[in-house]
Amino acid sequence: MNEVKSHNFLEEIIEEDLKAGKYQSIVTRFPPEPNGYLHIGHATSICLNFGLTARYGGYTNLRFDDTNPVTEETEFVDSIKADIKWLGFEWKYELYASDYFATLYEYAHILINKGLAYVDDLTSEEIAQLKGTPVDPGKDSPFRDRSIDENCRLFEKMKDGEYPDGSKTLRAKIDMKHPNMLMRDPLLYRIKHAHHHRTGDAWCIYPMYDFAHGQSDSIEQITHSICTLEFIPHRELYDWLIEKLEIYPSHQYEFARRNLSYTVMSKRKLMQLVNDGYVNGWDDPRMPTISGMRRRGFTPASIRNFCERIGIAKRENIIDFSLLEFFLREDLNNTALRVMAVLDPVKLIITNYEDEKTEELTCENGPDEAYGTRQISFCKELWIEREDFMEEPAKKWFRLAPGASVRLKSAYIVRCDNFQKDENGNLETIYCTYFPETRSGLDNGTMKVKGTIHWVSVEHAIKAEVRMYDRLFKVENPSSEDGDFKDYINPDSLQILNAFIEPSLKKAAVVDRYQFLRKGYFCLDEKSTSENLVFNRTVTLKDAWAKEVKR
RNA sequence: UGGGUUAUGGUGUAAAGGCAGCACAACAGAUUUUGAUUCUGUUUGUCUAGGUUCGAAUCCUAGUAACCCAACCA
Repeated sequence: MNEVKSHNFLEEIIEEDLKAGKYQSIVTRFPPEPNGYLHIGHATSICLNFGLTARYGGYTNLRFDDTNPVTEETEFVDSIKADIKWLGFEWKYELYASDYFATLYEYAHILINKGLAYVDDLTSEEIAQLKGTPVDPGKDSPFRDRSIDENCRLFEKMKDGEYPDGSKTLRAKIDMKHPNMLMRDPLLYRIKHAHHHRTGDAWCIYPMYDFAHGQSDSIEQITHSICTLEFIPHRELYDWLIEKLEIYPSHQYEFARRNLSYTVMSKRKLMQLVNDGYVNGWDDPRMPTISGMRRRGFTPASIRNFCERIGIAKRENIIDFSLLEFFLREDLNNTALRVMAVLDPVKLIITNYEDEKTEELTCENGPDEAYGTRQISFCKELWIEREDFMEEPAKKWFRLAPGASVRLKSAYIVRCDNFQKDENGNLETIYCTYFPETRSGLDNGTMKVKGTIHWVSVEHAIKAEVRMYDRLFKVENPSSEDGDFKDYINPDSLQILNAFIEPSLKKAAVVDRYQFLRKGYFCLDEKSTSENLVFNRTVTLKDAWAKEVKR
C-alpha cells in the first residue's frame, strides 16, 4: 500500500520550515481562556495542535489565556484539562498567561522607554470616538505625546492601584490613520481592581489579549501559533510587538473554524441554551460541548477521526452532522456490546409454549466471535417492539403481521395468529405459535423468514429509562436564519422512554458502549443509579426501512 | 482611506500547468438470524467573463459573492 498523503497548508508550511532548517522541531500550544466549557470546535483545534507536533516532532503546551480576571474561574481550568485528557492528548507544560504578568509588565516598560507606548486618560467612549471607522481614519489622543518619564510614572501608578477602573490605559503608539483598525494605537493594559483566579489581588492592571498572547507564545518559544481566521488582523500587531520588543519570533497562522450543521457553537449562544433552560446544563447530551458529547456516549476516537478527516483549510464551512455520526458509528460498530432492549414494549404470547418453562439460549455478545456469547432467558411471554408489528402490512414489510412469521433473534421463528387491542384501539397483545425445530443453532434450514426482531422475556427483563436524543435544531444553520436562533430549536430533541432491557445490563458501567440491537448505540448515563437505570441514545443505526417508509 | 481573507459535487477536503481524486451523503444491487455491518456499482463539482498555453481548478486581466475588522473580551 503506498497511499498518497495529502497535506494541508499548515503541514506544508511546517515541512518547508523543517526542510529549510528554520527549526529542528516544532512547538505548538492550545490556548483556551478558562471562561467556559470546551466544545467540538475546540476539539478540532486540539487535534490540530497536538496532531502536528505528534507528526513532526516537538511538543504542545496547554496555556490558559487568563488575562481577564472577571470571566475566569478555576472550575473551567479543571474541566478543560479533563476534556483534553479524555480526548487522548497529553500536553508538555501546563502554563498560564498570568504566570507572565511580571514579565509582561517589564515588556510594557520597554515599549514606553522606546517611545512606543503611552498612558491615555481618555474614557472608553472617547477612545472609540477617536478610533474612526474602517473607512474613516482615526484621530490622535490628546495624551499621545506625553514624555517617556511621565508615561513611566503614570504606568507605575496604574500598577500601584492609584487610579480607579477605566480611568487610564496603556496604549501602543502606532498610527491612528492605519487601515488596520487593530494598529490604531491598540490598548495594551487596562485597570481592573478584580480578583484573579490565580494571582488573587496581586495585580490591578491586566494586559489585553494582544499584549499577552504573542508575548506568551514568544516566552514559550512557540514556533507555530495557530488560531482562527478572525485573528488575521491581529497578526500585524502580533509581529509589530515581537519586533519592537526584540523577543523570540513566534509566528501566527490562521485556519477557518469548523462549524457543524444543526447546532450552534458560540459560547454566548450555548450559554443562552443553558441559562434559558433549553437544555439541562453544559453537559446535556444534546450540547456540542465535549462534556455533553462524552455523556452522550461519543468516543474520543470517533472525535479524533472526525477532526482528522475534515482536514483544515481557510474557507468558510458547515460540516454535515452525518459525517460526525459516521465516525461515531464506525467506532461503536467495532466495539459496542450487542444486547436486546425493547423501547416501546408490547406483549407477545407464544400460545404453544409451556407456561412455566424457561430456556437459556445462546446469544453473541459483540461484532465478532472474540466477544464470546452469553445466555439469555426465553419464556412464553415476551416484550417486543410495538413498531415491529403491523396490522395491515405495507409492501416490503418483513416483520410481524397477522399470518406472518419472523425470527426472534437467537431464538425461534414465530407466526402471528392473532392480536388483541385495548378499549382505545391500541395494540395490547400479540398471539403467536412457535416452531420448536427452528431454535437458533439447531435450525435445519427448512423454514426461512425475511425478518428478525429483538425481544426480552417479560419475567426476566428489567426496567430502564431510555433517553432518545435528536438534533437540537430544526435547521442546518440556526445562526443564519431570520430572527432569534432559539426560534429554530427542535422541540422534540429529547424523548424519554420507559423500556424493558435484558438483565445483563444491570452491571453496565458508564464507560461501556452498547448496541441495543436494531435500535442504536446507547450508554449508561453518568447520573444513572441502580434503582433508576438511565441509558442515553448516542446515535441511531442507519435505517433503510425508515427511508423506505418516507417514500 | 478602507483594509484583510476565501471561492472545487448536497457536505468536507485533495490535485503546486498534464487523467478533477478521497470521505460523508444520496441512489441501485448482493450478502445478512440486526432492514445494522460488509461487499459491488451509480449519480453529482472547478464563482463569472475574457486572455496566455499543445494543455488551466492552477498563470494573467476584469468582475461577482461570502466572511472578518470600529469590547478597557479572547
